[in-house]
Amino acid sequence: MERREELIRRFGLDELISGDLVEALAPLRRGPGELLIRAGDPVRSLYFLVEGRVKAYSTMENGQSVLASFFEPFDVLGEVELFSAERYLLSVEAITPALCLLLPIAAVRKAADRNGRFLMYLCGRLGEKLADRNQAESINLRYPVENRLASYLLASLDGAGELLGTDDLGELADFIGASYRQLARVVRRFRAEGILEGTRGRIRVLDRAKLLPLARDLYHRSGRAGRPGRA
Amino acid sequence: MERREELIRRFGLDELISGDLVEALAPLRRGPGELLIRAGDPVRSLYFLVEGRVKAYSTMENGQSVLASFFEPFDVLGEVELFSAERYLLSVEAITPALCLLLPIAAVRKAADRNGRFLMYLCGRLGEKLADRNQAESINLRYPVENRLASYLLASLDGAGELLGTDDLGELADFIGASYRQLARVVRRFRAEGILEGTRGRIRVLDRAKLLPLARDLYHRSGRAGRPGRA
DNA sequence: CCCGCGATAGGACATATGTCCTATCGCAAG
DNA sequence: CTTGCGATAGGACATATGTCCTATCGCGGG
Repeated sequence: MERREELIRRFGLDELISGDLVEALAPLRRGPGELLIRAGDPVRSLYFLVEGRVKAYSTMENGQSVLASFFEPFDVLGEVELFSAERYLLSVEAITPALCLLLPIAAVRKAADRNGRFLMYLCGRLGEKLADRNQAESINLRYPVENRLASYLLASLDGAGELLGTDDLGELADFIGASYRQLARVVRRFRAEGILEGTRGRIRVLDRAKLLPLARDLYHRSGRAGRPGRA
Repeated sequence: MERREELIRRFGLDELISGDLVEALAPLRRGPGELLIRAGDPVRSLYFLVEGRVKAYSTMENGQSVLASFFEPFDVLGEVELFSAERYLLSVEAITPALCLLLPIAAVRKAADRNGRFLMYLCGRLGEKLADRNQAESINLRYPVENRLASYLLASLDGAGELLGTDDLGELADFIGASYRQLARVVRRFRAEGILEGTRGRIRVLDRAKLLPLARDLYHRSGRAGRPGRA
């Protein structure tokens, strides 16, 4: 179990933020299914995600949950609302055991003029997320489910063939904005064509190459946010 | 025709950015249909939109244009790519005669530590835009065209009943991600029901109240960006 | 082993939607 | 006034999609 200081050094936070902000960093752990951020709570902190995978989502007026994004380390959470809202707009829930380092916004405001580099980093990360959102939306609004699924799969595969996001059909349908039924039809076809493996349940990619012609304007994973302290 | 200095004072730019950055501001005018930013060009400047209305769009691999947003003063353009990309990702085109004040990114980087307030403002604006995007997408992905149209109309109406975005059916279909044909069906119905006026061509809202029950989780206009210099 | 129950998939049907084509409108030029 | 042409709308048809229900699977407990 890594200590706070080691995490700070590993992710270069000591080079990204001024010393007083480093002092203000506080760890927060959550288990799978537990909330890190609850939509509606007052905006108090910025979260640096240093361990685990999490998902961000909102809830619509009809109670339906709307998955916005999946994140893994190193990334920032709660930065959307940091200087633009009084309450968090999205909830963030741990998928796997998660560890964050929390930075109080009051401290950020006070030390703004000593943290130009950090604020530029935040702007950059927000810009990347906005660009990703634009890109994903342009696909999801214009292409049928098979293309959306193919794009999502290609964008989400890590080196080991695991999916960064979700491999659960229900969640995936929610994420790409389709019904479970329609997604199931496409998945069935992909399985029959040897693109996905198995016959039932969670998704696993079998033949990545067959996805390429189906994917349109690939989702860009703007890479992991990288080691912010090492520009 | 307002002078540069008057515009700077009017929008409080002198209170938002340090004096050296104020000195670096350069005006840029464009007529309707002319590009302010071309996707693919190197990221050189941040644009403050102080006059006119503009639209931002990308082009997909199939050549189709994808409208991302409409903007009016006071707002910033090109901030998405500012610290996250080398080339502009979206083109920005004037809808009406437009005037911007340009701020070179090199100057911003150099003066970052004297401009904490400005960088926080940028983060805030990016956060608002990202939140808007999330919101709009959650609707457009889950509701049929009639709800999308109603939401768009409500979010885009200004005090005088004009639409901030577009009143052109073709552009609107593109923006909400539907075919012209399907949009035309819905528009025809809205006209028959007295929600929209006229029988043909550009859209004009007749009965705002009838739109309310059709709109779902209204698009949030995060307000105009406001007068950044006056916090 | 058997049973029950939740998770998952597939059937049946209706409708929203897009493609492609034809019809109509409105404006400008002769 | 008439004609031509681009802009706009509507018809016909196919299909992608969602809703709702039934069937099947797999796991855990008795």
